[in-house]
Amino acid sequence: MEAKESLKAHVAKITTLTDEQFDYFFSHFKKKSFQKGQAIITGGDPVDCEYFVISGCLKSFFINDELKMFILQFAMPTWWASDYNALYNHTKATINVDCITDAEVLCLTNADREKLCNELHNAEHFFRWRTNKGYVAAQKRLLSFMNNNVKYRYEELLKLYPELYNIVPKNLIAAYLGVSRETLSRLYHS
Amino acid sequence: MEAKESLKAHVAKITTLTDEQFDYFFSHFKKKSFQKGQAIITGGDPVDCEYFVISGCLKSFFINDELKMFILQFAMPTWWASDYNALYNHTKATINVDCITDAEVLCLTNADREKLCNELHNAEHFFRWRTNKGYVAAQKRLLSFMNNNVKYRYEELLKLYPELYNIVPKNLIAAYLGVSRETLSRLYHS
DNA sequence: TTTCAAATGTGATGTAGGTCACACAGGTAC
DNA sequence: GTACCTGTGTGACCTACATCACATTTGAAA
Repeated sequence: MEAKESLKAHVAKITTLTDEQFDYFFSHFKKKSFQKGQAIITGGDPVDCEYFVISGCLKSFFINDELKMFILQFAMPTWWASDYNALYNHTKATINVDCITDAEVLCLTNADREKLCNELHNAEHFFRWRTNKGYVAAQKRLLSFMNNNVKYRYEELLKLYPELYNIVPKNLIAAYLGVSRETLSRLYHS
Repeated sequence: MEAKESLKAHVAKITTLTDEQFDYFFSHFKKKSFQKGQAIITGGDPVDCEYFVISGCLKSFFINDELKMFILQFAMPTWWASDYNALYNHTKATINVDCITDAEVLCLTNADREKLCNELHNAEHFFRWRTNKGYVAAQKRLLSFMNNNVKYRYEELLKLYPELYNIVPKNLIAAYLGVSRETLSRLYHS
């Protein structure tokens, strides 16, 4: 089964679970399929899962009062997505997650993650490591935001994730870079 | 002993350690004192500790090619600071940490943190939780950067950390907000 | 008390990127 | 086919903030 193998390989990069342990770990995940454009987490709703991407591409984003969209993250296969603030603090979502393409994900509830972390020391280790990576990446992006202009950030993004260029429309790239689609367009024409 | 009590109270918010466990945990920390202006982590050097602040105020910051400074974080008592990217990946520091005021800190090496996480499941839980908080905060700040103007971000900062107003000079506040000190000055005069 | 450096205020001017408006191309539904 | 919607390019103009230059305040050192 493809989903199980994908998660297993992902976890194995960080920690070692026996087959029985991994089967138990995996039994807490629920596979779901979504279509292009479908919402997974909607602002204002309660959030109780995080999502491990098996196939397709998600985006997590914020919409401000003027309905302008800001993209926090694109999530490709083996990436995780959720509104972590809402998930950990049991508040309503302020972040949305939806599908840029058709997608398959594995859902893990907050309660099950905490249960797994409690029962399996290695699971806790895995999730600590994963959040570390996210934290370091978020800090890097913040620095790039302060330090670099749009052109640099655009090239940095494409160098890091070349696959995005083909999958993601330019207006979403612009929303990730925190720039207007017009300005982004003018970067590589005119 | 004040440092020990401070760390104990901090850890107790998240997890429960017996007195013996905490004593063992604490035995891996080394207390150090620094003076105002003194460097704790210097760009280019290897990084092997993270720092828990007992008293005083630190800043972690990045200096770009044009010698412009960007502040990632102010660290007040009970906050943690390091160059986490360098610390986890065993690379040279790209982030600096120094003292805005005289400061006392508890140092924990990367190796000792990993050892503690390995030996005490609760320690791993604590550090997972701590990084979660940092991750969520970094994402929030990123969103605020994309969404809000300088004036809003300045007021947001002072509302969240009013003590900074008295301790930290305005040019450092500006470096945190990612704005020139002149622009910051013009916000609340003229 | 004088001296000096760090921190701060403020004017003049430059510029990256935003906003608005409109055009056009390529799919998809009917 | 026609109609429509999403994505994209581009000109004209606007605005927030940067940069440079210089003045002023403040506080610590000598």
